[in-house]
Amino acid sequence: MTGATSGAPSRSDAVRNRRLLLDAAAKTFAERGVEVSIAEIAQCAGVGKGTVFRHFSSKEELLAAIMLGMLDELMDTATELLTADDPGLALREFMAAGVQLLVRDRAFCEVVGRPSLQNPQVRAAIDRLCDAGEALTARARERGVVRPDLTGTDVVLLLAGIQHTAAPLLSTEPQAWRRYLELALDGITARTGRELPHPPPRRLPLASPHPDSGC
Amino acid sequence: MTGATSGAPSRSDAVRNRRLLLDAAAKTFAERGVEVSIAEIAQCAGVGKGTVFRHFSSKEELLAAIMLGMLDELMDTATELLTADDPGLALREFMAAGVQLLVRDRAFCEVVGRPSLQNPQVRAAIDRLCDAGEALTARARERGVVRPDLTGTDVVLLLAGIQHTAAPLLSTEPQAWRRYLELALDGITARTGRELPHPPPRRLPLASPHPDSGC
DNA sequence: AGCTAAGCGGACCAGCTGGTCACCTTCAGC
DNA sequence: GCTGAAGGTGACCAGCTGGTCCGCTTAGCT
Repeated sequence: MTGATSGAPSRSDAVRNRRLLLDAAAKTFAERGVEVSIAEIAQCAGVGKGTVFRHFSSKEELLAAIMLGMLDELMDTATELLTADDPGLALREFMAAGVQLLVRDRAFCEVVGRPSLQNPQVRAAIDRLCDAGEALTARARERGVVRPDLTGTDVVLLLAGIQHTAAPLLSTEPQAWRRYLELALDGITARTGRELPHPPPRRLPLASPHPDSGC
Repeated sequence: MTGATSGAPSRSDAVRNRRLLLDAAAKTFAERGVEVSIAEIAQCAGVGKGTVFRHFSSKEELLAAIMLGMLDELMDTATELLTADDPGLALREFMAAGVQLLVRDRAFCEVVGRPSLQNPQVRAAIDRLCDAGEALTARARERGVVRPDLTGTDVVLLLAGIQHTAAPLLSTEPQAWRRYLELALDGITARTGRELPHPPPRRLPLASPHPDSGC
């Protein structure tokens, strides 16, 4: 075994380098997406490439470590909002927090949007987030502030959709996501009487085995 | 000059191979995104790799040829819908056509969503599409069937957002986009009285020069 | 049929990636 | 300060990519 997944290192220099590495990776992944090379992350952290693989056995593991941190952060927000007074406002704030996180981090968008990039831990964290989203949505539904056929999975999926809507504008209008969040909120609170045309998704599917073309 | 952009070939075998190539590329790009290799496209078409570069001077040019075809198709739909009786229904059908195109083609999503992948011709076609979207939206706005501060660029951006919302469900619920299209339609037709919180984007920005991290 | 230029194709190249490893440096306990 | 082990590192590797090139094939005119 070369790369060590084995817990936190003990030596002071190792602790420091691990911190530098996580910070550098978080920053570069956020700005450029999952495609940044390990070499670049190492350079950004001011360490050698070998050091990266000493701390994380693969690029995927490094990425997962950072994604899990962000998912946990959003999960904490959701948990806190579950005890808020106004369920409608709580749902809005959850969505705003989620979209903001997505807007700020390109790798985060790519990972949550593409099941094939998800390792089991990330996948589990996303599932937990959907559950939290469901709880928040249920409270809002009971109060009648959102349409009755809206689910938590709908809400979580919408976060990515809103981010993606505003994405092309990011460089010139970094706050444009607020416009589309509002549009989405108006959509999910609409009391049209009609049901939505497609049944709500019960669960996010696992990664499709292969998009393999039949050529 | 090796690769030839120079118009259509004259010899019958060349014409046939070009057709095979375009079909294979459209299929593989649609299924797997812009990252499919030229080698794979060539294999799928049943020709050698060199033949690809004889017909298209670069991968980007091949991709652009296909993307332009799809953009033109959507543009035709939009033009036709501009003369429809019901502007509200026309806008809905335009959006349905756009989302459907995006859902069926992964490369199309990637190209329209990321300015850095757009060559000038593709870019121009997207701009024209935004203009058509603006015309359709204007008609709907005048009839009061959509909120007064909705623009054509909003509508075009929403297409990508809706597709992205439904994307994780694609393998198990290929029609889920209809649900989120309806949600978006309810959002843009909502008569809340309030203005949306962020001013409408006037124009899609060009590719940002570099997401270059300051490391 | 014969000729010629257009077309074809796959070995090849440079450049990139994630990941490995043997050697060297440094921490920390004594 | 000595020492042993943990940590750091960059040359290196295999595998991939887009793109080139030149010898071979073939279409299509005469």
